[in-house]
Amino acid sequence: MAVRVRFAPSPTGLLHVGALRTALFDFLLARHQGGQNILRIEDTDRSRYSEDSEHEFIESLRWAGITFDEGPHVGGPHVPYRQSERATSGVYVGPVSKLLESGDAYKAFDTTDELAAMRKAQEDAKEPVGYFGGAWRDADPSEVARAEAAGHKYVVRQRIPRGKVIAIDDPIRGHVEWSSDTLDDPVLLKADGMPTYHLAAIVDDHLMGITHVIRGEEWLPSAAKHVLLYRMLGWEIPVIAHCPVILGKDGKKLSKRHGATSVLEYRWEGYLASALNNFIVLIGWSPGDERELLTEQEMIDAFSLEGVQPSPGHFDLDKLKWMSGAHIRLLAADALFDAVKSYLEDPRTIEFWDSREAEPGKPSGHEIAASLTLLRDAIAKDPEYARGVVVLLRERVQTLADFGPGARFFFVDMPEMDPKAVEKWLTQPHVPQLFDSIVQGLDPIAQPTKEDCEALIRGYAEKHGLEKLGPAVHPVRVALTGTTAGPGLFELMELLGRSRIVARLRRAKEIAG
RNA sequence: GGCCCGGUCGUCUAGUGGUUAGGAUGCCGCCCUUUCAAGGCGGAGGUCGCGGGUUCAAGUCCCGUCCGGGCUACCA
Repeated sequence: MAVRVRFAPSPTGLLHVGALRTALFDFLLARHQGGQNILRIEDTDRSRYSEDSEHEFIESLRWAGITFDEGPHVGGPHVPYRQSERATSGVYVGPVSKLLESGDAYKAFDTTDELAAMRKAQEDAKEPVGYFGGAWRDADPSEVARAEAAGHKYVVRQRIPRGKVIAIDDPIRGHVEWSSDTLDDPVLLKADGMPTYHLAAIVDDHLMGITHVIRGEEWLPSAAKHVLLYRMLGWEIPVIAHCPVILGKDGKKLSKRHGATSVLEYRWEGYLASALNNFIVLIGWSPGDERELLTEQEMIDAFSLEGVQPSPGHFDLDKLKWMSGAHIRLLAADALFDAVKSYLEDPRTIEFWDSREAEPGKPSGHEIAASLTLLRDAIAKDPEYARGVVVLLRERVQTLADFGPGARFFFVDMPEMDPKAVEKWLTQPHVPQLFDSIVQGLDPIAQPTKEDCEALIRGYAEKHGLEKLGPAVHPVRVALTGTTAGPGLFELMELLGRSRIVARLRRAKEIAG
């Protein structure tokens, strides 16, 4: 029987990296086993559901390259894939009546106030808190009939049996068991007629033929109730696996302080989806050998639930940055250029940087946005030139956004001068003469190659008895780029071309002189 | 309070009774070199949460303990 897994998020906000990992595990398991991956929207809490959020989830997942065989956006044999729609189409009424008839569930008419009072009393008495008996678990049928006839609102609760040991065999955590006496009676159907997660997830997983449930560890405590529900309904129990959480580097819950929390934010920051996936999947899972840089296919080939670690992992932004740079360097030149292009063509990239708060010691969001705009326009105007720039810069970027500031000097008429660099290299006495000699040397060469440029500068150094190339190279670099760091000078000169070089050397000579 | 889960360099991890506890990231150094990177090489960093036990031998098995986390909603 084919493996069928589902990612079943509740769209109430942004798609978090922890959720992305769960989705990735689902996807990898399905593809590894040649099964199906299903997206199901758990929106039974109508007060928290957001349509924007659902769209955001789907877009994030699409960007991440996580594909689904069935779902609200692609259809499939089990439509609808939104639980609210499934509720109105009545899929949960059958199981609820069955449970009611067999006595595995009962109607409870408690009011919110009554429940609160019960909880308070339990807390005060230091007793386990929950609906263990309540007023209605063992109520007389006539009393129930009377309450119902009076039109009182009720919920349907699951009747947890007493004195049983319930266990699951979780591929990630192994054997976990509970005494049913510690389990209270969960609400299955709310007073508004909507199912709770406990009911809806189990019914839908069964109806959709789900064989493996992968979910967050916050579900582990209620897994026993779910196992019981499957049994009460006479359904086969799928494999249930609980993933550990992802924490911030300081061990606290992942939050804004640790960097971005939503998947799309990483996109706008310029991370390749392949890098984010690779990084995320390695929190809590490893291929079992010493490989770390993995392609999607390699992840699929190596994935197994048993290889997932039960302990929580920490999100280390430094390692993500390294991995991001590594994935950029893994791309062939054309693929990289296309990635940069589509990154910049999405207007949200620039918007994102424009509205980003400044970090100390780094270019402001606004500056980055401006440099990215410059790159974007340069790609449109002269793709050949821009492509050369991107290729030249690939060794020194960590994200796609780094191409903006790095490439800036190629596209402005005159680069901004770093005062320290000017001070260090443009004030030396030989500089005006050095620049003159390069300008003169370039005169007969319409399109200087990097070899031409190297010959010119080496020639100058030799002629003037310089022991090292530095005193010739550095002033030229500052004149052409405005800074002391960057790509190889000769390569950069070839790309810049004669007229830009000459113009910049002349201007720098004025500054120097 | 009750129930459940977790605990190997700062971080991600390998490891399933016998290894000098391996790799990666980050940090430091060297090499390459026109700078910065990238790349190569090397270094520091772990009494495997702690305490007992079992065993010739324990990160690995058992017991206890501490710490961290989750759940304890008519949220998921």
